[in-house]
Amino acid sequence: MTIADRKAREKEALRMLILNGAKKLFIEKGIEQITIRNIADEIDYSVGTVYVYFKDKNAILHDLHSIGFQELGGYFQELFSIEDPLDRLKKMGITYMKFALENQEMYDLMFNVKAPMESIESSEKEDWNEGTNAFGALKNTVAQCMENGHFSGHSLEPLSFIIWSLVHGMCCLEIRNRTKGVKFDNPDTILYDGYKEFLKILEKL
Amino acid sequence: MTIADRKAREKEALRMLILNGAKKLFIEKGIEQITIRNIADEIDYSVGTVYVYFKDKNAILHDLHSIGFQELGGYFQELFSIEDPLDRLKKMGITYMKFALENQEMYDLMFNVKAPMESIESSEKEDWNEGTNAFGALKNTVAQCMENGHFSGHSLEPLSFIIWSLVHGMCCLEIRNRTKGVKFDNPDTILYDGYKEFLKILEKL
DNA sequence: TCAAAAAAATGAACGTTGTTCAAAAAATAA
DNA sequence: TTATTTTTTGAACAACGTTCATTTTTTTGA
Repeated sequence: MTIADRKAREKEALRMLILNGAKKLFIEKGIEQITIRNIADEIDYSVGTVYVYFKDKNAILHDLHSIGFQELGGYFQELFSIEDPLDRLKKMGITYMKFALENQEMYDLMFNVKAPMESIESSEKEDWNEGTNAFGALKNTVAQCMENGHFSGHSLEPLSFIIWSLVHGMCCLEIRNRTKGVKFDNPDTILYDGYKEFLKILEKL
Repeated sequence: MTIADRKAREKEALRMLILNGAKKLFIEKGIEQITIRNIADEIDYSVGTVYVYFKDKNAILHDLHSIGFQELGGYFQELFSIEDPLDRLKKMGITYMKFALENQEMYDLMFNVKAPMESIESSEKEDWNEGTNAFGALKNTVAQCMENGHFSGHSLEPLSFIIWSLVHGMCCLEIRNRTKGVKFDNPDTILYDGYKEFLKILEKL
């Protein structure tokens, strides 16, 4: 019994060792440069061992993507103390963008890269719970805003969705190098200026 | 002289043959499945020949991405006849989304995939002219709206940017499988419902 | 304590990939 | 025709994800 317990702990430890090694390489060199051999080298195990613990590369990327959502949850902690839902909503966008820009590779993996979704499809897993929960947090805050009399004439879910889309779209264009190429008047602050414009619109709703 | 001319024409023809072959495979099987050997097989040439005409795979993807922008321009043709700029702006979003959803792989290549941007960086090319021009078309229409008295209190470029971001964000989430996973009330019409919500907001500005 | 059984870790091997480049084939020039 | 230039070729290379028979390590039972 205790041996089985220890074994289970060791398995879990090695599993995390692989994931942490993967994450380190991932952040240092980017998702494109990640290889199973690199990960194995990083943690001084053979490639075969990695495949004992993970079905394939997609499975590793899916678990890293889940870790990303935990980290996003950490960023969101500071929002809980904000009583007024509209204030919280405004701050939520800032926090979301902050996370995206400070953890570009992670954000990309969570919301852009196809691999984690393919891992969900090919397993017996239900839906994309990480995404559903994160969107739920946004939706709750928007719902509270509506209870307070804001956004009258609008529908909860579509409104929440386009708010998500707007912020995601900005992060996405930035991370995938579509803002650096376009000749903006103020290329360095276009995300910030854009979000300010969004806040102005929120005030009118 | 005439021989040199014919040779130049033949070179251009083979170049287009490669690009068209690439595009066919691209649309049929998706960007992930595209390989140089596949392209070469498709057009009955050897891999070596492909590398005579294109520096590397990124160069092929970049040229395909440019073709995508030409095709987007085709979709935008129908907008020119719309006199009222606000009507045109509203329709522009629909047209943009239509293009994105009917040409998902192409849209992905144009606005998400990193390869075409890497090709721009590694060449002596200036900026991302395709993107700058497309954004310019949006900006012009928004500017005309403002001339007609809409969007008072807002700034042209940030406002245009968040409109682009909003629509791009929706397309992006859809194409990268982030809408199918989330438990929406109406999963099948969330993009449509979202855009309707956006139009309601536009009316208030 | 020690042989047998079970579990864990290994790395060579397979089929792909993008890319290169000496050699072969074809077209042009003299 | 023969020499020269241009075009095309495909074998070869290093690196990739993945598999699995073999080896190493750990646990078991007397």
